[in-house]
Amino acid sequence: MANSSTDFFLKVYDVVREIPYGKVTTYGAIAKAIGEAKSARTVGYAMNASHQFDDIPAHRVVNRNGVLTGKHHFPGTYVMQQMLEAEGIEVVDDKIINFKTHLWEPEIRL
DNA sequence: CCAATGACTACAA
DNA sequence: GTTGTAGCCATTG
Repeated sequence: MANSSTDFFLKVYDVVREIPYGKVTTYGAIAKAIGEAKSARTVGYAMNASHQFDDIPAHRVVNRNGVLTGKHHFPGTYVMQQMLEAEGIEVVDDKIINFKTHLWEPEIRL
């Protein structure tokens, strides 16, 4: 409870849950939104643990290049891509087309 | 406690 | 635009 590490995870999940349908965001944006801009890497780690939750759209989180770097952590090979395509996002070569157009930036939380 | 790992990012060449 | 290096921080061994 309220351990500093757990708190970080909860903050990440809180932001990821707010990603609107058909939109995506980056690890850095999430880290920045929770006031841990330098912990972008740890955000990805939190995503790895998000598999135990069913309300964390981790497929909407990509790196700053719009590349599905985390697709290897999904059960299937193209699961993440199919999920994005199901939301109207074009994905080619593990990369989001018009990434900037689908990009959604979370609000800064203090 | 120390070393290694990783779903990242920024900067230099 | 691509490639390499460094910084960052929570988790694991």
